[in-house]
Amino acid sequence: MLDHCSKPARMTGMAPRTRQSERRRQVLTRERIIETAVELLDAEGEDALTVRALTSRLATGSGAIYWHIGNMSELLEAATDAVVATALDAHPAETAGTPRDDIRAVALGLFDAVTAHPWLAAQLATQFTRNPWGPVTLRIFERIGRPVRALGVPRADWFTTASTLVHYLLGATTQTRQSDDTAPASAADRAAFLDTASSAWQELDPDDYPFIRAIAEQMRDHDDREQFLTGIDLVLTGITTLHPAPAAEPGERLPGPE
Amino acid sequence: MLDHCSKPARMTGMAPRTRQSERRRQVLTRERIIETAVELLDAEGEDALTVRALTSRLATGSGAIYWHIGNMSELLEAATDAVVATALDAHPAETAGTPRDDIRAVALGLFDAVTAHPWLAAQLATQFTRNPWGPVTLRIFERIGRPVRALGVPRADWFTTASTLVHYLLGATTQTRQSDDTAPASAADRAAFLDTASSAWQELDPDDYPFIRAIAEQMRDHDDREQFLTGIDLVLTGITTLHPAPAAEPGERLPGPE
DNA sequence: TCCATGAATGGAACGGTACTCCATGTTGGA
DNA sequence: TCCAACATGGAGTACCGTTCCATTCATGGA
Repeated sequence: MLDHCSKPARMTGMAPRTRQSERRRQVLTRERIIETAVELLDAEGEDALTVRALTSRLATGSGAIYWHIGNMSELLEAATDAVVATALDAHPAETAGTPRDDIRAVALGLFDAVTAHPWLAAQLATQFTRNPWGPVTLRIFERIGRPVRALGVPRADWFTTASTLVHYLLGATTQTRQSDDTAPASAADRAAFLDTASSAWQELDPDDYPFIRAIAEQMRDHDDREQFLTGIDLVLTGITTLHPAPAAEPGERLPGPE
Repeated sequence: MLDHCSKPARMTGMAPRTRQSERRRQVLTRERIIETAVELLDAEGEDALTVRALTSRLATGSGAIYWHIGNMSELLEAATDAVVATALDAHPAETAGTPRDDIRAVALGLFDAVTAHPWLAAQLATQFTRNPWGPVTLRIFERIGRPVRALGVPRADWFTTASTLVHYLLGATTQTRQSDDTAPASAADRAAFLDTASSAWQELDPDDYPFIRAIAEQMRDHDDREQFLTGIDLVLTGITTLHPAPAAEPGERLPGPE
């Protein structure tokens, strides 16, 4: 069975466009569709991304869209990947900081992207479960893996250690609360939401939910971003405790690049 | 605005059924609908859960269904909650083990549930992002919180510490790979999948993905469940390092219950 | 005993979705 | 100049969640 694209849809990520320059102003490209999809998602939320909305914005028909993108899931994956790539590139590769700083930078980049694009959290979660080793995961994994290596983790533990970090990262970013699918979530909204939730928690059954009741107060005035970083530090502490920094390993190269 | 149920749909979780015994054999109840939904999801996958499929299995009409459940999302949330509740109850509350063992038990309970119900991973992820403090999250949080407390973590850090664990937990369980939406994912399938992925990784661009290429081999023969536990241990190590077990704190009660 | 009431039901109909199919337009190379 | 392949726009299909409503049925009051 050939599971390669039997349809002329472009291979994901590759641009087969040899050199046919522009055959016309305003050609419909895969890139332009993805770009429009992101705009639509940002402006009007997840439910607004429909084929009809795209045809309208791009002044074309559904056939033209499908000639470029295969199906809706693929478009969503591409949009997610594009936004994640931008977020990760915001903090370049190795910016002279310590590995810890580097990991924190990646984490905050993702966190801020989720905040800036309310639809991203749900999409990250979906991509991650539906296609655990798709381009999005791979990108994040690679970006997290390098500082993990630089941290001095022994080679045999690279995969497991990086996985743990990525799992925490995605778990934490995908829970980051957006007041609504469209709307930048004002501080007031957030405070009101936390207040309501906290109060509701304090009225839970003490037998069923003693712990939740006990932390209701802490939850009311916690800061998502701060807590996110604390979690990262906790995981990093676990890593450096299990794998103390090698002062100078005899057989192994130093933790620098390569 | 009254956002209470203006429709006669039952309050979530509550059973208002006073004592009208059975008015007929085979009444249609919210519970029976949820149960059927889980069966449908288990047997035929996520896409098979449609109102029409439900009406067919339950030999009824869509109106009857909607009289009980409000809408499709609510049904999915209820189904998820039901399965998670069962999974968490499998390993009872405090079974005399150490807090670490208790946390591991909860984690494995979730892990196994995701394996047994291929649709669960995606639903957990969705519930978690769409409704971060819904019943599902609350349940897991409570169940994780108690051993965290027993671990000797200072009260001020309960919320943050439990959050970190839950975030890792959900990140890890939601990535757990299912070969397909329906099918228990045989060991052979899994091996083949890992093999394919590992090979694909080794052919990535060395400039773009050096780390991924370096761990491709480890990924080929890793064990999801084992790695999952290793991650838990890593986080637990972070917790106990940051909060060393209190031999005997003066002002604070001992870490036992309450 | 009978009936009026309202909870509960089954199904037709509505508006929307992703996606397919195809007749047509456009373009670069021979 | 012509043609084959690329590219397009829109009509049509099948299915979805949800609403609406006429009908059934158990039950409490007369």
